[in-house]
Amino acid sequence: MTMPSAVTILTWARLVRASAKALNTAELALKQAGLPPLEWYELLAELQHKTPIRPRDLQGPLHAEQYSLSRLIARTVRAGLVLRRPCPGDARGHTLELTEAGTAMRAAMWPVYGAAIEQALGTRLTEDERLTLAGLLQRLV
Amino acid sequence: MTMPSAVTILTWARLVRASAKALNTAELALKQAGLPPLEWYELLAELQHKTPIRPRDLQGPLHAEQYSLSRLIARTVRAGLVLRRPCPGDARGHTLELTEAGTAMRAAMWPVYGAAIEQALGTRLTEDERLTLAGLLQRLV
DNA sequence: AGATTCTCAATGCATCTGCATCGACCGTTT
DNA sequence: AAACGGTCGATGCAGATGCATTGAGAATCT
Repeated sequence: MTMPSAVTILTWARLVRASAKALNTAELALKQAGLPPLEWYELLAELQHKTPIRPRDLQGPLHAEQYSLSRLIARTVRAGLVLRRPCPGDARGHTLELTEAGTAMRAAMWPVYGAAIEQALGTRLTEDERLTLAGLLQRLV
Repeated sequence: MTMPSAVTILTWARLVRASAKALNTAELALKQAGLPPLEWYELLAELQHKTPIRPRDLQGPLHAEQYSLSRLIARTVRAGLVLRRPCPGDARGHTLELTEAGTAMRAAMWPVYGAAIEQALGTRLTEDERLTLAGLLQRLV
């Protein structure tokens, strides 16, 4: 395996830095607004438009490990945002859905999250540049 | 604050995904080679070319919190890779330097880390594209 | 000098994470 | 039906993290 060029290393460093900074901005904004962390939002959002859904079907979309997801769900259930129901036809599992409070929480989080995204990306690049960036990034996945 | 456009949101998602995948690849490669995690490499590398150095002067370059860095250093010291010495002229602090084993560990990690970088970026984009990407990412920092 | 304020680095505590494993249940095979 | 391997989701444990605070020492002020 040939070792990376200087440009490749520079790009690597910037990729790591940029995404860390972007994520940090968003997490901080949520925290300062007294709201739960980003991963809660992703879960609530997923539950919102595919509902009811089983935990194992969330692993892919949320890119989360099984145990990680299990505990994330437990936290949101404890917070009253998510409801666990027995799963019809499979007594091992259960299905998840949002509570009223869960829907409200997602709604409350979006303005803060969205503003952070806008601040991180929207105000720093033109629409064309974002399109170019998105195209290049996709090639990395 | 205006909410992000669809392209902005897409770009955000891809940025987060791409960097998570890239970092994951590297961490996994190191783990599978029986080597310490990425952050150890960053510390060892920093120590290699600015030495001796004090912990607080590493916070910036490593983008680490004070307590986080303090514990990272403690781990590498325990592993015999880093040496703490009393700091001349400031009895509160100490200076850090690499041990022989530390230098060797950095050397052992680079091929694995470098290969992961090359695999994540080098084989997926042309040099021109990497340059474009690096340019766009810099604007986010 | 003495008092006050600031900086450096470590740490107690609660929470979170990764790994391995568990118990429960499903589906298939014989 | 009994046995077996596979899947679902939770959890014990060890280690890592974030937050707030500490103790020691430096710097500044009066």
